[in-house]
Amino acid sequence: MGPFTIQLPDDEAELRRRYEELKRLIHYHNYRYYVLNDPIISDYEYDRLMAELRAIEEKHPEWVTPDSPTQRVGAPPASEFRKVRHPAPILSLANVFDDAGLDAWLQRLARLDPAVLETDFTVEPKIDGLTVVLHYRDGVFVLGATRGDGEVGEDVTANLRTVRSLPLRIPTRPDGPKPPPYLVVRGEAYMTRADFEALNEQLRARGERPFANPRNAAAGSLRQLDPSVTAQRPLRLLTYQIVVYEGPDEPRTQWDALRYLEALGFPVVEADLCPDLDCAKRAYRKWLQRRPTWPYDLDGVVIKINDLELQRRLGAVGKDARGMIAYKFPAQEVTTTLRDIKVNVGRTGVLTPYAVLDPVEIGGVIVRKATLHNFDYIREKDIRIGDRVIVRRAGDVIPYIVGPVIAARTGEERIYEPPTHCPVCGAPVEKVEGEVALYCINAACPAQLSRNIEHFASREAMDIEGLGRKVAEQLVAAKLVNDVADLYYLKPEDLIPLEGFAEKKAHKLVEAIQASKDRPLERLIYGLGIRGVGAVTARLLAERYPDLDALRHATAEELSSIEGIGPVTAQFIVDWFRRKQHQRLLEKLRRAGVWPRASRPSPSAEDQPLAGLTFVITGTLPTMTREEAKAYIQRHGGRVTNSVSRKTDFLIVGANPGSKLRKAQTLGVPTIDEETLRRMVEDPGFREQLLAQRRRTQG
DNA sequence: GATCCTCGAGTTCG
DNA sequence: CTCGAGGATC
Repeated sequence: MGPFTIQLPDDEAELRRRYEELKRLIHYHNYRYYVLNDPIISDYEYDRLMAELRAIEEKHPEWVTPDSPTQRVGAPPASEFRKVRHPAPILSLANVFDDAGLDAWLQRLARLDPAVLETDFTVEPKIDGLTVVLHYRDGVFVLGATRGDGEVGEDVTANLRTVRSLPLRIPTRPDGPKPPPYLVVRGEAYMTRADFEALNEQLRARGERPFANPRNAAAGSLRQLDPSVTAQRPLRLLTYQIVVYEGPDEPRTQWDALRYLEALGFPVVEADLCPDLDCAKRAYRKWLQRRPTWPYDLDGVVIKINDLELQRRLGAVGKDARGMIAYKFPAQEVTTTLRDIKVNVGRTGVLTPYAVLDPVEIGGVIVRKATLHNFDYIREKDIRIGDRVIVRRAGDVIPYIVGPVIAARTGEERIYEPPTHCPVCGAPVEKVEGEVALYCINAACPAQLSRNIEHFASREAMDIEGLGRKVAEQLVAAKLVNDVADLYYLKPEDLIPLEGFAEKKAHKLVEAIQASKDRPLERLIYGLGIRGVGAVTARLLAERYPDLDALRHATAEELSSIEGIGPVTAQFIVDWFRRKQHQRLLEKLRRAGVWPRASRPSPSAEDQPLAGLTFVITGTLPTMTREEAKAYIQRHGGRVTNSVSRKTDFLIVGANPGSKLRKAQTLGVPTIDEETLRRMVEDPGFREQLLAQRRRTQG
């Protein structure tokens, strides 16, 4: 059995002793791994211990008890869940949505019992999962239930057993206190966003229906009739309340209760202890700030009267406990009505549908539009005009439509048909074989043209100040420009008839356009908007070809010999230059004096301080913008890319770093700050030292 | 042929 | 920021 050779002692008593020891050890290592995230043995050693335990249990099945680590999966599928009456009501919470509501709560309580003005508070994150109630007799997990209606829940013991961070026997830590004979703990079962995404990925791959959000996924997983299915689901647990404590030395405050649960080896929510409500409000804002990057969904914080006796005295209104309150975050997911589906035309002619919504507030901003990605997406999700739809905006993420609320259908909804003609120019629409996107085939489509001009003028390209989307659309609508070269022939008097343009603004724009004539070649190439050619590829081309004429005559074979350019991109480039329309465009640019020639890279590039090094930037740097930092690194011979990989040499970290920091840490990519970057450039000795250190740690 | 890496393109609100 | 696809590498 298994990849391990197991030697068991012959002596019966010795074997029994070893068996108990193994159970204890494995529970402890589970706790280190799943609760503390700090394992002290390797997975291999862990598997070995498990194998040894199984070997003993095979020999002595009569020794096996439900708290054995092997029993996390094992119970047969149930046909339905048994009902369980909770030993005490599992109360819900009243909500407040702002500081004023919170103050009002305390004032109400103060009238009932002035003692609340003397007490302190705990502030705990409110996890968006589902409540579970866990029963322990003499330290052994015997029963787990869902909340149900607060009086009666469902017995999901077998499923909860499969949750790795749930202690099957307490104390889990060797130095933990002895638990009372009977203990009931309240907690939250939940799923992290990353685990949820991975699970949905699996479900989709198997052709099963994915879950709408992590909470539904957690609930669906816990209510599986077959525990072996639950065992495959990445459920987690955090506890935050003692419901019943029968025994001596009962904790008297919420804070002590949390510390006690922690000592027993439960995963416990991270709480703050606050002397007053001002502190609680600060804690609320701390969690609000953490929320976007927190690994799992939070819907607010729970503020509790710390003194448990006082909490008990305050009692409940209906099903809401008086002595605690939920201070809710602005919702991240709401339902609204989808009024219409409209279509955008991109610079490359791609048609992208978006939803026009009844405006709703999500996460503190009003959302009116949401992208629908592509036409397949609308069909797959069966989104219809007039549907109630769930809109989600998590963190700083762009809002998107999760799906329709089928139950709210009235029959009035209309099925959406993808356009057969471009909504802007009316030209027929084309679907490229093997691609999802629909394209407008008209190269002269005004929407494509104005997006093209916008791109040409953008900061990364020709950097023309005052020429954004709106002005680009105006110029196209007034037929003042038919391609980007026409910009350079504009005179102030052409602009004055346009809405919003007077003498001064017209002059300024013309000046800004003229000033862009001497931008380097790579920016011009990028600005042309050749399919497949972004900033990086444009730079490669500008290094290889001295001007647009040379590039124009390049063959596909020649282009694809450049490192970083393959046959596909090479063909895109050749095709672009082959078009009559683009040849005329080039001629006009040349006549207007927009004809940069590549500045040959200095031959000493090899000796530059950052030669051969790749950097990634995350967060806000103290004295440089991201663009400046990028230019600074490139000026000194280094490369800057967007995503962290093993090939990244250094991650430059500023304030409020994003997910790249975590990626760098898992990959072992060294992180430095702006100051260190400057020293690397300015102080060769320091640089050598740093690089030598990096080589050593890479092993 | 498979896998990893990098680049391009599109996206929302204030 | 994220996804998809092109390109490089083994």
